[in-house]
Amino acid sequence: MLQWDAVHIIVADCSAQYSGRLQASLPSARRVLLIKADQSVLIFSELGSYKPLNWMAAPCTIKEIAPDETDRTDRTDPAPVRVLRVAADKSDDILEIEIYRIFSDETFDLGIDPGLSKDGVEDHLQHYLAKQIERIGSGARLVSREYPTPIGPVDIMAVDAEGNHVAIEIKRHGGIDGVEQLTRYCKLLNRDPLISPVRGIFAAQTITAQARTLAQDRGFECLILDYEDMKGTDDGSLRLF
Amino acid sequence: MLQWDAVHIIVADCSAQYSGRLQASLPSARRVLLIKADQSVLIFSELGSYKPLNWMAAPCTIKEIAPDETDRTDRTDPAPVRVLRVAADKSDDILEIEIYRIFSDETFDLGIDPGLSKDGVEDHLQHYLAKQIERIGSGARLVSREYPTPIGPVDIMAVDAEGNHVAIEIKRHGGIDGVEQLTRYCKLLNRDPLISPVRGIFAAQTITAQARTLAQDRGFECLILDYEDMKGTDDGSLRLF
DNA sequence: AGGTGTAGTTAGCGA
DNA sequence: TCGCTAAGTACACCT
Repeated sequence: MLQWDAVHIIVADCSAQYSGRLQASLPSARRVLLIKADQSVLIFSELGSYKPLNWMAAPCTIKEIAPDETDRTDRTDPAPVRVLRVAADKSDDILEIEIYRIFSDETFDLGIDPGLSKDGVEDHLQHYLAKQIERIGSGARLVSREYPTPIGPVDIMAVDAEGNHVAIEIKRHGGIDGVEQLTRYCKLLNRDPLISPVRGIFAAQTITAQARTLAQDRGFECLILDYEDMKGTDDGSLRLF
Repeated sequence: MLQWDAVHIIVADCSAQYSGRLQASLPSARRVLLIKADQSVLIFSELGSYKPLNWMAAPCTIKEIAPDETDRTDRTDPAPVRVLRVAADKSDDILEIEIYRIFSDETFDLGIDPGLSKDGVEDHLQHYLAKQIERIGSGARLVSREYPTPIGPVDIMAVDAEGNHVAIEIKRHGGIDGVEQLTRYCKLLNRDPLISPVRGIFAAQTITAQARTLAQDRGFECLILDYEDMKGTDDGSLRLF
């Protein structure tokens, strides 16, 4: 039987049906089933990337039911040897797995996992650009990172050499949505006579052509961020050509 | 050794380091390693949902290296018994896994997977609303689904009883981004004197309060779609109260 | 708990 | 291939 303080690894010929936000059916084939201690279930095959073909996320409850209690009347597969009905606790999502032949069934207690520590995403770009704010123009000064507005924080707020406010939206990869975000911020900030006029800068490691066009149409500048270059300049001494 | 026409399932104490778009380090703990035939690697623990703690997507190449050839100088863990260096083929992403103790190491040939068939997503909402276009107002007529524009297809284009064009953006769950999308379409369509003025309708099964406010501020109507009701009316005979 | 924004997003479709 | 959009997105953060 299944045991709930451990992970189960099952290799079997199986089919699966998911019913919830959508219907998804998986014909019979040889697959890897991973059943975690929280009763979440993942079904893998050689297909796809890290995403399972089908799954049920925790919190959920697994019930092993008798093979002849299944709902399916359109039976074409041979009779399953085991049937698992996995039901989500907080919705009526159901994943039903029919197992026809088991090649391996192992159980392991993995214990506590210390978890993953990440380092170096958009936050780093923001960090470096804040420290090297003259990348937006000589004489620029930093006002603040995560400058608060009623509709969310502006990534970087600065003042240029002429004393104009500059709102900077930073993305790793700049798309249209980022330009829209910057537009909302600038529109709102420009209503405030104390800081208007506000220049907008769209800064990213890469910017799509469409986003660049949209940004320029909205009167924003685009700034390509070279992560390695910024990292190399991290002592604070900005190369001024 | 590892064999590349099959899936490997390894349960082991291991640590891992990913270096690529970000750095991510995983301290030593007992985990499940799934190595697929395409050499992609997934590392699972009890943590998280269906997403692995760490992984390398195909195409990539696994190289088993001698434990003393590792780069790491800040060694605090005991010497690993095996070290796998997984390098992405098309970038310099690297996932390095150090294995300290192996509890299970199995290999299976899963064969071809017929894949998943899905049924019932946003596409279905679009399908039903197109067939039941009078849900947006009595006398409305369908122009087309996926009405093409230079900035992407409008989900549904229709004409109302007064002969005005109506652009409909459909979402399963309506958020601010959907309203922005509809805004872009309407703005562009209204530049065309042949179809201007264009009404905008934001249609979704659920709409967030913020999105509803924004939509109304932009002059759009909001339409809540009842999937079950639409499905039940699928014979084409629309209930007209 | 719900909304918003990011993701080593992934996946799918169309130009 | 590039670009855009949806995803049973997951996940973190904030209100």
